[in-house]
Amino acid sequence: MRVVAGGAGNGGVTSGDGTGVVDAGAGARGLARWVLVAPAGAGFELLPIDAVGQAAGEVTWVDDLALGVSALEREAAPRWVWWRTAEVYPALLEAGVRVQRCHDLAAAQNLLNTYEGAAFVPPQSVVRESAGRSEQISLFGDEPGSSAGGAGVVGTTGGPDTAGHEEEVGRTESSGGRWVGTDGPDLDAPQDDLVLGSLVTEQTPLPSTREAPQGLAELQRLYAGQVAHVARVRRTHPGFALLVAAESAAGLAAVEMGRAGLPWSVRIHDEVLTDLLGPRPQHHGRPPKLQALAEEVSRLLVPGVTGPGPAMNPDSPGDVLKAFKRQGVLLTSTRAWELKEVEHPAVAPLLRYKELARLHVAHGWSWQGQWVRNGRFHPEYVPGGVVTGRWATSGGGALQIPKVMRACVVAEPGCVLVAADAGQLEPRILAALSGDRGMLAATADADMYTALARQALGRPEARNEAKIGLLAAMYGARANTPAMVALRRRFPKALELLERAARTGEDGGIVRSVLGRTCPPPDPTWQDVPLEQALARSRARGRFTRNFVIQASAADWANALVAGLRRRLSALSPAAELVFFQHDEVIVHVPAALAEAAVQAVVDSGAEATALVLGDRGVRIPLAAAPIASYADKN
DNA sequence: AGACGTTGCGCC
DNA sequence: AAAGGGCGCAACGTCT
Repeated sequence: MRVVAGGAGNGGVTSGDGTGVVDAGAGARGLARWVLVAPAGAGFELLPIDAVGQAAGEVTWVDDLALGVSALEREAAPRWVWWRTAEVYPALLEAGVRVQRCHDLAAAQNLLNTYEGAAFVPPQSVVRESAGRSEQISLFGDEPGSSAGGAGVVGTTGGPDTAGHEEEVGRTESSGGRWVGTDGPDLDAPQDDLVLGSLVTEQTPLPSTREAPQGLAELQRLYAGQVAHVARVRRTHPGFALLVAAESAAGLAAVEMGRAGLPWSVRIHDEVLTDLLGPRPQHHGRPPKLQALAEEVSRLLVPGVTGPGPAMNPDSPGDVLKAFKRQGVLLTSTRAWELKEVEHPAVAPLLRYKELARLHVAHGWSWQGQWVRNGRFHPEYVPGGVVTGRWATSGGGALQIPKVMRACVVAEPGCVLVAADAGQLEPRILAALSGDRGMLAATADADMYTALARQALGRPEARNEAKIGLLAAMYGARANTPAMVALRRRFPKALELLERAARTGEDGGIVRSVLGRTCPPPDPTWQDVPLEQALARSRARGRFTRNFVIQASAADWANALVAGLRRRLSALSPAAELVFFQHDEVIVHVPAALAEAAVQAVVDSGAEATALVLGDRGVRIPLAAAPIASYADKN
């Protein structure tokens, strides 16, 4: 182990004990609440900094980051400031080092850039594209040195009454339930200022996130710029610091979850597959039951042809369309819902074939071989991979596990799964965003749709109409069903928020989530097309912005949930693992003795997320959590 | 042969 | 009954 000072003339480094423990200098010991990490040579430079990014100690160099981080984490548990969690953290976990909190510079910059009107840059695109085309201009330039005062990004010094909510997300147990830095919004005030944005463009070029800034000084400058920038944004969007902190926490949780993996029984998986598809084929090719269905479809659709093998390929939409056409059935596509309209003996086996074929190719034996190791499914999560702030995955399709495969997710011996989801999250978010009193009252109900049906339609049994109507309104359907009309009459503020968001988008404007995540602006040339196309694009953008305010705010809430949950589980036991997250649901894997504590951790985290993100606005977001042996037992 | 776009369906 | 938001993935089909 070799440790050298990174800066001229500074000592403050000791490693003579062979543990690699780095003494960051007397000035920093116990006081370093933020530590900047920068690659340097074959190792890393560490620099204690203060809340606004100024050096608060001496630079040290370590050749083994895990050892250096481990020491300081034990000593001070600082907020680690680094370029990209996905690049740094896996090696730390590999060495057995967990950190409590961090500030992901790349993620923060992405949030700031989109806030200012930049295009969306998926977090993983750097790794994948940096070697290839370089269409992106590097905009990394001078970040304004001017400080708008106050600490923005990670400090507890942001204001006398805020106590830095990001700190609460990252660490503390309290949940204030107040909006950061301001009074809570008046329930009766229009919320447009929160969700309908106008671009207040930065004076200087925005730093690109396509390439990592090189060196400690550049990273330090970037961080200081972000602190100042966030402080400015918080004047109009007080939740923005929480957004940044929750995004960073989500990044830690994502790496931890990918590493931990979702308990996955290969035995049950084989059983399910064999049951549905027949025995695994020796080589590639269709399993027996799939092959039989293919041949049956073929016989029924191409009657003249005999002999071995199907006369048409049911995987080929072209083949299917042609075959139906010869049978006198005209289709515009081979989508399941369109096929269901058709009366023909081949339809039923074809639909069954499509269903099973999908399971085989997407979650079959080859999927198992690629993604399941030692009884755990290890996907790669990408927080913020979706423009709305939802997580994406870059492999394994963890967010699209078919329901029939949930039986494969079982607790390991002596353990249980604690599975929880926020039922009807999006309509509850709508109620909170709009401040619609009637809709807020409906969130008190465990089944919100029944409450809506009772209030708007006068018939609780019209639950499904109310549900479809509200979902359609949130997704942008143009059909004005009677249920939608009734909902608009009974919950005018809620529906009005959606319609305003849609109009803003149609006009080329931008909208934001409750915490300030901002949708990208349209391409500047988006309307330079024939009128009819321009109209279609305008409507499409209206649907997008209409949905964005809901989906992105729900993602804000979910990230706060994950942030709080990983903190609580970490305090509970190293054996309490967050093993799955999907938009509005989580699964925790714990020793059975900790089941109740884990349930409590989930419930508390949900309550905290609601308080932090949505404030004290009378919205209820129930989070049903229960210990189960198998994911199939959920609900 | 490989890149790319389309189709269709899994999840929320 | 059949229209609306966000994704990832694999196979097909076409282009290069």
